[in-house]
Amino acid sequence: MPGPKDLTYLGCSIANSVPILGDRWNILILRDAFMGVRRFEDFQTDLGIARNILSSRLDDLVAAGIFETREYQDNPPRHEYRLTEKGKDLMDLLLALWRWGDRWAPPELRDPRKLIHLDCGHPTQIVAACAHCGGELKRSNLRIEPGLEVVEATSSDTQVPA
Amino acid sequence: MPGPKDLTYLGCSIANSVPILGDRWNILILRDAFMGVRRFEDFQTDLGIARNILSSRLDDLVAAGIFETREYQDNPPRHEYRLTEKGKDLMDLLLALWRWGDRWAPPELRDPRKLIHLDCGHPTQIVAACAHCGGELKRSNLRIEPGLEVVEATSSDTQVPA
DNA sequence: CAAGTGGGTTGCAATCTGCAACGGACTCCG
DNA sequence: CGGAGTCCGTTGCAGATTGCAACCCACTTG
Repeated sequence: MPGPKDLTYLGCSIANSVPILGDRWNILILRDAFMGVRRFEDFQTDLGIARNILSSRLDDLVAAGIFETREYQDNPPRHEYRLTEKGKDLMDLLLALWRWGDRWAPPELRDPRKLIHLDCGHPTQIVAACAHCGGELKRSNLRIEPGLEVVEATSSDTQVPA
Repeated sequence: MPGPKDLTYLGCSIANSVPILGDRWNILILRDAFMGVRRFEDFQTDLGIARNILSSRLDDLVAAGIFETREYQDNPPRHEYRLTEKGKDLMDLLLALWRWGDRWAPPELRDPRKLIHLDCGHPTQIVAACAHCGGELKRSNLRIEPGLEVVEATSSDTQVPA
């Protein structure tokens, strides 16, 4: 039985989000949604996604509670897809994706657009901060409890069979 | 010619990262990598991923510069997959994914493990901060230049045909 | 020498993707 | 009024991708 596999056995919040967020089109659809796109036709022409796939992905996103549909016209019933709170909460993730892509992509592929932080007026990028103390979160100051360092202490770096 | 489509035409850093990061297995492999997993066999048994798929994904991640291989044994040549700087830089993204999954998943699916910020000693989650001023990044204080608000001004909320 | 470990590759069947065409229900325009 | 256009899908089909299991190779261990 090929086709996407059920991953709940992994018992991890990342694994739980993966069925929705580990999909190229869903990510791009969300990017568009954050840019203000809301209608089927607009997603389709902007992304160049096949209509059947778009239809299926939008259904998935609605089922996942990330989008909700809202009627904007009665006569031929038309609705648009809007981000729910759960969906809006994905912004951090999109920003992180943007920052990473921007930092590591070859210059000619970089997005010329800038992200402006209106509070300070400067172009910005996301930095991971601690929800408790506001300090930066780095590989070196994080631990997963119980056990397991997020980053290994590179203990085996010199492990050449002696 | 079905199969993944080239998305570079979208000219966006998110779109550029999507071929690699918009894949369920790649995300899970990275999660494991941040937990310290480095070897083929360990990824395979931990994730339950098919061996051919794992092989192909690891190759992709190496080609993308996220992993690098390092020999740890000569005789039957054996190597492990280690995160490069580019790979390590994905931590924010994984943390954002974790936070989102944790916040919105039904309680019984939540990951019981906690993330500890060693600098302050408290369990934490990621918060998006401005790289320039350190203030929190929210939908309401961001703009994409040129044009386009990240968040719509909900101008059409009351747009009932009059 | 048989079994085990580590890291893959190969084959096959079941899905999933992408494309293009078709559909329905209006609205707009000449 | 007829034809074109808009919006949102659904349906068919060929080709790609998955998942599974089996196989292979090169040691190492008992």
